[in-house]
Amino acid sequence: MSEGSKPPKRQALKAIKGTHDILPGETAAWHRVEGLAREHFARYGYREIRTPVFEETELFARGIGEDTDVVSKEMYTFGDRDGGSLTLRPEATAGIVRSVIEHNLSNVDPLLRVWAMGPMFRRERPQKGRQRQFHQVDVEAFGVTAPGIDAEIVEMGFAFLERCGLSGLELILNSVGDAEDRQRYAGVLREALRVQASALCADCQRRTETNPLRVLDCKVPSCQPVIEALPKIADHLGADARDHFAEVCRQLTLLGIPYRTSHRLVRGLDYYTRTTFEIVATEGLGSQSTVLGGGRYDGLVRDLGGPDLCGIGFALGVERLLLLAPPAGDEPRCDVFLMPLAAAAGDPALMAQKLLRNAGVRAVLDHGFWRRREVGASPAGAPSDSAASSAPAPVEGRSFKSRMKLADKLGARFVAILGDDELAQGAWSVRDMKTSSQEPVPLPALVEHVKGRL
RNA sequence: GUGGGUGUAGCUCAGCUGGUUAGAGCGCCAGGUUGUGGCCCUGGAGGCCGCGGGUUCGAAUCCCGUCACUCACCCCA
Repeated sequence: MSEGSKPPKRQALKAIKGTHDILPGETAAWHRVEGLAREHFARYGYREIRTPVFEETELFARGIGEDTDVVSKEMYTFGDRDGGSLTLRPEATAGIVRSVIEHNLSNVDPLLRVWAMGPMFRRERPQKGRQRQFHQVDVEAFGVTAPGIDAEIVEMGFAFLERCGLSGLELILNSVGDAEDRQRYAGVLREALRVQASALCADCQRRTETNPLRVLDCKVPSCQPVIEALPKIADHLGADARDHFAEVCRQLTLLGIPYRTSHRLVRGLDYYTRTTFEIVATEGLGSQSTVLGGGRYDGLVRDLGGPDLCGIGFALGVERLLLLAPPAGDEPRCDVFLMPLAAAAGDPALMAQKLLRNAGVRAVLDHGFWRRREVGASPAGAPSDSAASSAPAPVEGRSFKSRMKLADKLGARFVAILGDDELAQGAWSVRDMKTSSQEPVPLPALVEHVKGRL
């Protein structure tokens, strides 16, 4: 044995930083959320739309805003072979709006209401409730200027989270006004901030010039007194926007949805107008407390080259939702575990499996009866002299007892046994794993027997 | 991009101020007589103690570096 002959250790392959596998034991929780979304949004007349995960970079740059953090430093952008610039979507709305314009959907469907679900990509430093690939459920409604649609969307989102089993939620509302209001207020704010620049943190001093609204979001303690004393956007809204917001609030109250308003709720994407909202969890998400956020975007469709079509929507983070949702128990994977014991039982079991599946029964055939040709093929547990023997023993050649354990592990309700005795009798021994009772069932009657009992 | 924390078995973690063959629980495998799961008992497999260097007679343990993960800032779902 030469000392230096160790194989060079390779860097193990692993998922990209900030991405995660959703393992078989976890998918049940996702299915639950997805199923609830489908069902819940359908109640409100929303249909699913699916758009590509990548788009031309320009779409996001124009839609979300060049100066936003998302666009300026968080996008996964890459060159296409023909020289174009593509970007993995960092959020859903831009792509959906592009699709609406491209296919003229608002014309086809005056009540255009859609929802979507899928992965989004942002190159941020991962932490609790924040990943580089994460999933959002997204909802958009187009073409209704009335405040009622704002209330509907907010109520729909809130109710959805409740149906997912979340509690301890807080709904926060604000209005950032129409584009002109926002513009004007930003100017007012900038003036006020410049006067007090020395009292602000470095970030806020920068934001004073780049995006003064963001100062309102600052969490640095020393900035708080200044922020509290700043002029409020509520005092700078146009009459229409003010009335609109008041009506949204009135309807939510009428619907019994608890909320609070915050003049400091400023969303980070440039396209928002009038109503903005956020649902935060009071605990369980670390510092990432926002589960759902959204707002109205009355100028976006036009800005992206479409008709002057208003819109409103929200996005909710599925991973964050799952962090807050009660754990989902794992679902049983099998109704009937077919266990042929003799070689002659293999074919009947194979046929039975097919019939069961055709009848909608989840059937798993145990291959434990299969014998390899080699004599004395090393049974499970025997040490192998191969260095790389970390793979588990194959299921073939396991004991009867061990195979029963497999059936139990699968959560099988019934185990159908076919050995020499059963073959002679022409009947399965069907064990009900729940009651631990066992009875003979004639070969052709298996499907009927289990179907009647599931 | 900037800080803090943590890297030991598939998972969750012990391992005190350096001292023999590195441990537990869970999980996995096998047994507890013939063909019967869960509960219990017994046994077993499985670790370059993240990686590299240094100090030392001796390092999982101390020091430096590096990488990874994680939490937080920024920002957002």
